Amino acid sequence: METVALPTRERILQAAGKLFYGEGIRAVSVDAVAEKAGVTKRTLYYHFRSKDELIAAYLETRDPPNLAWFRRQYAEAEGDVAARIEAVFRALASAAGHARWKGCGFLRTSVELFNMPGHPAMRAGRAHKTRLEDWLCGLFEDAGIDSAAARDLARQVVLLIDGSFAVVLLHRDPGYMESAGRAAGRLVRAALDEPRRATP
Amino acid sequence: METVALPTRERILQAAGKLFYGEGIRAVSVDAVAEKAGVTKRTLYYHFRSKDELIAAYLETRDPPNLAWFRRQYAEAEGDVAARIEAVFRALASAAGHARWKGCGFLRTSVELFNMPGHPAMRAGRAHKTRLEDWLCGLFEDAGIDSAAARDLARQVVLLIDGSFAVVLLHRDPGYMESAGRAAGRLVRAALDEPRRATP
DNA sequence: GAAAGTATACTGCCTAGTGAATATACACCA
DNA sequence: TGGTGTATATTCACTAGGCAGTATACTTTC
Repeated sequence: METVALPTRERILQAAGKLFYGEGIRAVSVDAVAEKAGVTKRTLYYHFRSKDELIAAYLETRDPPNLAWFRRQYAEAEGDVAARIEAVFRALASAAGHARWKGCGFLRTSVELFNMPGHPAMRAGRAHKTRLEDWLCGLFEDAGIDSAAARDLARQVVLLIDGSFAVVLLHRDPGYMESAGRAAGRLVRAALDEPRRATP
Repeated sequence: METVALPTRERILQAAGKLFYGEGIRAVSVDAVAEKAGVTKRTLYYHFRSKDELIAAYLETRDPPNLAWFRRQYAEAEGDVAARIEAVFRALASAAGHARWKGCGFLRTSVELFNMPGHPAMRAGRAHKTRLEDWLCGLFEDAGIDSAAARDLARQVVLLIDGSFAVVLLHRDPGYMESAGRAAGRLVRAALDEPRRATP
């Protein structure tokens, strides 16, 4: 399981990722990260200037695989855009059912640091969510929805996704994600139907 | 401004509320709350057994006024259920525009304590969100939507509300709440139209 | 021998929570 | 009226431990 050959920096980052995601930014001390990485604290501070820098690096590491997960769920689903979006929510619900699932690391970090809007981790969080929104927006435009409506719809789907993360983290009931999926499917279908009325 | 006559316990609770909401649970020390309340830490510990108890008490205090705020926005709006729900989101957007707005205290606290599901503050958070959902559900049932659909719809609106809280706290752009309001309005209207098809 | 990387041991500060003593208020009784 | 007991409410000074971050010295590798 433990790939011993990993360079120190990566090992620290991996340990930080597991602990920060599993227990929260503020709840995890630098000492704990160093210990989990099998490294002394001084070594950690050789590779990262501060805890804040480590937090930001952790989030930046997580951005590409997270987006790839969404893209994969969408690509592997079948049917039209609406059906595929619904499938993404179903995949989300399934993931949320696992014990190790602890919501969205970006969202949770942004809540822990909400009073520091300039914090690099906040920037990373915003960038990630924006990329997700832009990807959805592109999807909807490709399906023939006009630019402004596609943007609005992408935002609504993001709201449902992030709402799911927050609500399911609180209630621990993935059923909310099914509700969110139905809502998203309905909204996408409504948007798909609209241009047909407008251009007969 | 400062009502000096307030009993000590209430003064502590008020100070805790301002600080916890404004800066976050973990970021605020018991000392800070005591100082803001004009009381020694030992006095605070006379009235509250622990910081955790104080946090829970703070959330329980906020539950009734918060629900009342939603009810008021809904009652003061005009039009059918869908239009009133949209008005609530508009009110939310307006509130989120103010500098002191820091998202939803219940949601933020639940994120800070997400790994302690049995924490009294978590229970208070769940109870609050459930009450909000039940209120919405009742509204939809009164409008003639059947019980199961009303429940699903209430959950979807809650998801949009909480999604708004999370996303706007991150991006600091209340425009997302307008998007959420449009989505909610659309979903409510669709649900209102459905029984007419089913019972002609 | 120089640079990169790691280890030990430490500083200074902040944190939640406590021990022991004191002040106030009010009830009961002579 | 005055004294005494008891519960409530408050203070000052303290403990014990966790935290981020650092000074310094050692080791490895090229």
